[in-house]
Amino acid sequence: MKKEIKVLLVEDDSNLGLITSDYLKAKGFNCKWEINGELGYREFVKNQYDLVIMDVMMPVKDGFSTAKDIRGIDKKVPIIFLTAKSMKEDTLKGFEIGADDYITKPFNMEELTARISAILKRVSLDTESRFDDIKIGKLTFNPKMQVLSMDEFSVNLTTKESDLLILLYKNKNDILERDHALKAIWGDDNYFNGRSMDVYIAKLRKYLKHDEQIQIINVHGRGFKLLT
Amino acid sequence: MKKEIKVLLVEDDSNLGLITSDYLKAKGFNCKWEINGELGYREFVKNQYDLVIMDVMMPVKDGFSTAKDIRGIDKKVPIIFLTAKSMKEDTLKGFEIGADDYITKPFNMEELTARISAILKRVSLDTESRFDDIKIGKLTFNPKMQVLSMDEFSVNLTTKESDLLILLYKNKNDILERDHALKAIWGDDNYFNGRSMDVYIAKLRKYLKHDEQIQIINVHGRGFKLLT
DNA sequence: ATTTATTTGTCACCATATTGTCATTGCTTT
DNA sequence: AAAGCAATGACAATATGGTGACAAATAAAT
Repeated sequence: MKKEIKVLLVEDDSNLGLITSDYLKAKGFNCKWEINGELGYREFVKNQYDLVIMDVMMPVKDGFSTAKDIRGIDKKVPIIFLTAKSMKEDTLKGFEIGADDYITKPFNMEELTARISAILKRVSLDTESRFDDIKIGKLTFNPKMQVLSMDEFSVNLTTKESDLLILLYKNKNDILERDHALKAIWGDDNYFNGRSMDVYIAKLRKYLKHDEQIQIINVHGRGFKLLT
Repeated sequence: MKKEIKVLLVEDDSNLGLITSDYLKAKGFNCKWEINGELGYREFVKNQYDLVIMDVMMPVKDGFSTAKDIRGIDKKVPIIFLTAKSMKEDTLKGFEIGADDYITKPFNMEELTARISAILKRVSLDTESRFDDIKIGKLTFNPKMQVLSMDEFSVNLTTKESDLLILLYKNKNDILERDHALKAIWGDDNYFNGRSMDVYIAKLRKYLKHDEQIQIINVHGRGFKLLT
C-alpha cells in the first residue's frame, strides 16, 4: 500500500483554493485547505502534515509569519510559498525564511505537482513518516495508535502525552521551546498550562525510563530537549 | 534553507512605522518595530539583529544617540537612517557614527528594499551568522543552546553568562566598556550591577580556562577585553 | 617610596523563579 | 457507576542571579 501524502494548503483566495485543493485531491493527495494563516497553523499542529503550500499575502496572518510559527514546532516540514508575480524573485531569494520552494502566481497545476514531486523526492531520504513508527532509542512509538512499546512492554499514551512526545521527537536533540509547545498543544502559553506541561513531561520521562539512554532534559527558562 | 534576516525598525511615527514594518514582513524579513530610541536599544541588545533602520528625529531618545549606544556594543551591525529632510549636517553626523546609509523621507518602499539589499550584499562577506557556532580559540560556543564545549568537555551557560560572553565576543580583541555592557545586559550601570558583572566575568574566566590561550583581561576603569 | 582610595577578583551564601512530582479534583465517556 | 483523562494544588528540588565580605590589584595622593 502506497503511503498517503498529507498536504496542507493555506490560501485566502477561495477560488484558487478550491481549484487547487480539488486538483491535489484528484492527484491522490490527502489535501486540507485552510483560508488563513491562523487556521492553517492550528490545523498543522492538530494533525501531522507532510507538506505545506502557503500563500504569502493573506489577511489575519501572513504566510511568512505563519511559516515562522510552524518552524517553531517543526523545523523540517517542506513549505512551498505562493507569491504574487510583483515580488521580484531576487528580492525573495535573498530574504526568505525556510522556504523550500516558491511558485509565482498565476501558475498551472502541472507546475505545482512537479514542484511537489521534486520536494518530496528530496526529503524522502530522511523519511520519518507520520504513519511509520517512530523509533526513540530502543523504544517504538506508533503515533496513530498512541502506543509506546519495547520488547514485551507496552503502554497506551493519552492524547496530550502523545502530542507532547511527537513534538519533542520532531525537535529531538534540539530545544523545544516552552512557548512553542504550549501554543501548539494547549493553544495558549499561560502559567497554568505551563505547569500542566511539566506534569506531562514527568509522565513521559517515566515511560521513557525503559531505555535509560533516552532522556528529556530541561533547558532552564527555555524548554526541553529530547536526547536520543 | 536560507537564513532569516532580522531587521529592527525604530520609528516614532506610528503610521509610517506600521506601513514599513508590514511591508518588510511581507518581503520576508523578520521585522520588529519599536517606537523610540530607548525601546529600540533595549530590543537590540535583547535579541540579535542583522540590520537597523532608524529614524533620526524621535522623542525620548534620538536616532544618533541610539546609534551611538548600539555601536557601543556592536561595531558592525548596519544602520540605515531615515531623515526628515536632506540636512547636510545631520547626514554627516550620522556617517561619523557609522551609518551605512540614509534615506530622506518620504521614500517609497522599493527604494528602501533596494538599499537594504545593497547593504546586505556588502556585509554578507564577513558573515558571522547569529545562529552559527562561535569559535573562541579551541572552544566552541553555541549561542542558541548556550553550550560551551571543547573536545569532550561541555558546559551549559546560564543566560547571563551567555549574554556576557556574546557581548565580549562581538568586541573580541577590543575593549568592551563596562557601562555599555551593563546597560546592554543589566539595563542599568549602577554599582551593584557592576559587582554582579565582575562575578560573571570570574565565572566565564573559569570556563575559558580550558583553552589557556583565551583570556578576559581587565582594562582598569574601562572594561574588559576578550583576547583570542 | 609610602600611603590611601578606588577598582576588580573571588568565594560563600541567600532570595527568587523555575521545574519536578504526587495526590486530588472535576469532567467526559462508556 | 466506573474508568480514563486533563487540570490543578501543594510542596519539594533545583537553577539562576544577586549580594556581602574580604582579598588583591591598580591608580592616585602624599
